[in-house]
Amino acid sequence: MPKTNAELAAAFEQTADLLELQQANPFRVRAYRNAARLVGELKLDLIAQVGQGKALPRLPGIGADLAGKIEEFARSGHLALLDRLRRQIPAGVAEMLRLPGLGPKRVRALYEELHVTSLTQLARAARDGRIRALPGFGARTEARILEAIGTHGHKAQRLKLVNAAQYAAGLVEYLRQGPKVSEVAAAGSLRRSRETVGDLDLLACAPEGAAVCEHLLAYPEVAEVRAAGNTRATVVLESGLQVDLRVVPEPSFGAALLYFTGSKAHNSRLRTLAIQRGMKLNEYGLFEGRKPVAAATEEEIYRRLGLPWIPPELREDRGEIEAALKNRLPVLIERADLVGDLHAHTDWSDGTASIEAMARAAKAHGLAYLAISDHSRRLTVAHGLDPTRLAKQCAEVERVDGKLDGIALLTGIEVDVLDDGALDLPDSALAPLDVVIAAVHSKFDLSRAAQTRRILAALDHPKVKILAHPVGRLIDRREPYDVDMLAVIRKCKARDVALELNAHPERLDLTDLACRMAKDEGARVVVNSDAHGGHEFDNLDFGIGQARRGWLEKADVINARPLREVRAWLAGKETP
DNA sequence: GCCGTTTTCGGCCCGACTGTTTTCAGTCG
Repeated sequence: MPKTNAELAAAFEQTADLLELQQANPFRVRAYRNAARLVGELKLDLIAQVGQGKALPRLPGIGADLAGKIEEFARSGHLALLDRLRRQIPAGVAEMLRLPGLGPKRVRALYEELHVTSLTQLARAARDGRIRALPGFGARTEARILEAIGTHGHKAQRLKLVNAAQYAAGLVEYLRQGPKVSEVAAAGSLRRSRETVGDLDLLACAPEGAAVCEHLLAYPEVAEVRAAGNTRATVVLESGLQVDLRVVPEPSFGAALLYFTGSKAHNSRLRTLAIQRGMKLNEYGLFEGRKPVAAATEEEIYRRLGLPWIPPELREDRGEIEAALKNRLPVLIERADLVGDLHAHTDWSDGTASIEAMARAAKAHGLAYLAISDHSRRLTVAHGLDPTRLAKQCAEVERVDGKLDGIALLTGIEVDVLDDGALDLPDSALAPLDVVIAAVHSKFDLSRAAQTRRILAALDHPKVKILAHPVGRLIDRREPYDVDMLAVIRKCKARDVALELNAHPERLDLTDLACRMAKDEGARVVVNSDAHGGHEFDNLDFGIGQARRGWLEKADVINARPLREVRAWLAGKETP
């Protein structure tokens, strides 16, 4: 069975865990972790590359040794080093590392002193009071371990971005009322517009940190206090969401915002860059010796490091620092660049609003054109359209279009892709439409080869101009289907079909990495709301966040273009 | 284990909080 980049990444990650337990050189451990991250995010299929006998490209952080391990894994499906480590350390020991509060040192002590090799044994040792007897451990630690085992496995998942944003809005508002607070900002993965958020990172400016931390502890939804000091506090809300607050004096706001926005990998690169330039970067500022040279704004700090300001969505150490050094950062698309939406539903299928209501809502959201694209007949649960109803709907769309000013309507359909890649409606029904969107809503579990074949076949239909939600995942609810994304993107490029970036907060599909892949391959993207009601045009904000994470610029996005150009593209006449 | 316009050897990001200490290690972000 051929392996994948993801499995290789997992093998490297596990190697790092086990090496750490053996107290190996921490920088060696870090090399494996960095490699795991790199491999996991790489679009190039390393396993296939080796399988085809091609040389590996030069990858940052991968030297001769790790390159050899990549080849070993690709050829044999194993890492001899990892196999050996697994024989030396029982699997349950590494699992203990997942418990909060337990790091490599303590796990090692538990294993060596108490011979604990599983969570079950660990719980027993805690209940017997044997853990507190170990040096460096106490009754508190013992109790926390027991509690952590109890909640292990059913702890809070990462929140969808839209929900995290809601929690953050309430907290930011509350913290603004705190003692002498001059500014509050949400940082962390929320500010980077990650599709899910693990915990909320909030930043406040105030002269007295301790008072603001206490103010947070008094927030009505606080269920547990994890830590509280003079400059930071960590609490858990009733919902299970962890909130980290950091309070800094005003002159350090930029440095703190930079630090607290992350990502950790991005920060780490910046600090290394600072050292190379004879400076030191921390959350209080950029320093030459003890003298602060920049602190108040992010722009200032980046500038003193020789970089243009880098938008938060790019701060993942995925090449943005190299691009910034060469002054080749993308000029990211913004919400204001979107002038239309090519995917929305109405009460003709599973939407909640009429054609006219949707049109008015789109206009109110600043859009100049909207494609009405309800489901096709195969999706019976959604009351999908057959050719007769579709024709009637088109007439109604045209009638409403004639009646409204300031918004142009296009006729369209989100047509199901059948099992064999054919479309759910006959060509005669599709021919008169402005926009045909192909969508997979069934048979999610086909093999990679079969699913890819099916989608490529649909993309060959001459009327198809958009591929809806290309990987079909629902965040936290349904895995993406297994498909050769690169092949799909290349087909889209060849046939001038746009890949949809579906802005629904549960989809955000394309993923950021797939988005970037599409851009690199020169394929077009369309950021669609997939709105099922008038308020859902708000979701375009999340779509834009994801597009920015995927390095998209205005020119990459079809609905950032005026209707005239979009019509030419839909008609198959090439646009610049 | 990686890497190089102060280096092919000797570095490798930085600070806060907790719990265990009685000056600090471990963990976390």
